[in-house]
Amino acid sequence: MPYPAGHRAEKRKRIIDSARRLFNRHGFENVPITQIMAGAGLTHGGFYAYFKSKSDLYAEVLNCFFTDPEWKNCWEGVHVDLSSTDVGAQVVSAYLSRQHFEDVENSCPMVALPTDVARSGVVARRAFETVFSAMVSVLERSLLDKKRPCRTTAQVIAALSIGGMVVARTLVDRAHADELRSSCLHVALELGGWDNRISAKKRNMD
Amino acid sequence: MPYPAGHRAEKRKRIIDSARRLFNRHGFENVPITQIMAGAGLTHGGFYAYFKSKSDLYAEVLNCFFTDPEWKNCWEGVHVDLSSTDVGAQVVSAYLSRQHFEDVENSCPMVALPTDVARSGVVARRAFETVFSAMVSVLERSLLDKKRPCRTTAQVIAALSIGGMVVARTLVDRAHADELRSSCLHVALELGGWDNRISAKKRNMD
DNA sequence: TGTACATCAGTGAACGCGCGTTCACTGATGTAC
DNA sequence: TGTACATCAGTGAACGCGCGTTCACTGATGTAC
Repeated sequence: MPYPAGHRAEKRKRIIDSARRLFNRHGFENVPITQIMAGAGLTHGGFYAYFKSKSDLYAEVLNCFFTDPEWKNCWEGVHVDLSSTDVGAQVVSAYLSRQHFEDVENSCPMVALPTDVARSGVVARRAFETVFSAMVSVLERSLLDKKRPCRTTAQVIAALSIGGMVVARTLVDRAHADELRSSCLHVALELGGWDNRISAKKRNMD
Repeated sequence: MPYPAGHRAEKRKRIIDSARRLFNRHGFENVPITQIMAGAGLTHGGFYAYFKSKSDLYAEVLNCFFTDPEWKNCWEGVHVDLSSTDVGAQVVSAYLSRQHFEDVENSCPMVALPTDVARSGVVARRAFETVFSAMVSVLERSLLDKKRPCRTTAQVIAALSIGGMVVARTLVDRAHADELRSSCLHVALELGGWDNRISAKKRNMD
């Protein structure tokens, strides 16, 4: 074996990382293989030694990102402690943060690519569905407001976080985008009962 | 003038309609001009007699759809009476309806193309922003629940409606998608105070 | 330690196809007489 | 009413480019001796 073990795996990871960043920025269809490989420090010819075809790479990127235990990839520097009691509040805050808003390359693909995924094959869509479900579960377990069925509330908070970011990223007016993020965050925290203990308790009583 | 007045305008409208349907289904980049023109009953060569370039067509389609007074285009058959007192409830119900979920071709572009628009030029993004603002205004004016600043609540309901549909359309499991739509609709109506008069009154009192 | 070798990661030229765009031409239309 | 004509909507061949994919080859690496 002429090359050290792990050499191949590491290059493969580099290609996937490069693809992820480029897909997040330009969508699935608008990124040439040459560019993906260049981002990994390689030339286009080598691509097919790693992947069967370009469309194979889509699902690979999604699966890789989604199964990666380090969710911190999502929002670099915004660490979420999954064992904390108010994970929900942390997840929502990180999701709707300015950092996540600005860092398109390292964005959560659910925000950067939902319509691309919707148009893709079942494999990509299933990957998306898995993460969405995971996000809902995490939120559901940490809900403080039990006014509604927890699963319902959790689904709404997830959809609101994703939708708020998707819309905010299309707006031209930066202040408008900030206002929208802030509104979504405010109400999401309120829906989860994480806004503050007083209002949470009050709501639980009626 | 060899052709009747309005002939050109009508053909132009046909091209835009064809483009809108195809864009909604496949995104901006994945639709060849040949296909757009075929959808309008023409051949590709004639395109440039109507539009300066393909990218010119994007903004045109968005603007055309968005400025069209007949919002019923959005959800064919789902009529919203803008003069009614509970417009908000009607808009949200129509937006999150099964009909809108299924009819991708005639979908609201805010649901079918938000990430495509986010990657586009300022013209397309401004068109999106205008409609989003319009939607927020309509919702805001018909809010019954004044617990929060109305604009905040209206923004959240809009983001939730769009986000809920965007995510629902990517899910593979149909029942899961239905559940999500239902959750979003339920909470959106609740946030607006349109769920029922009793709970609306109750919430206004505290 | 040094040299020859087998392996395979990576290169870049080449192919074919599809698409955006152009343009010379066709033919349908309303008008003038 | 009928015919010649000017106008211009629409056609389809052609061009050039970019991209996905293939493949013969190069050269870097660890191993055997």
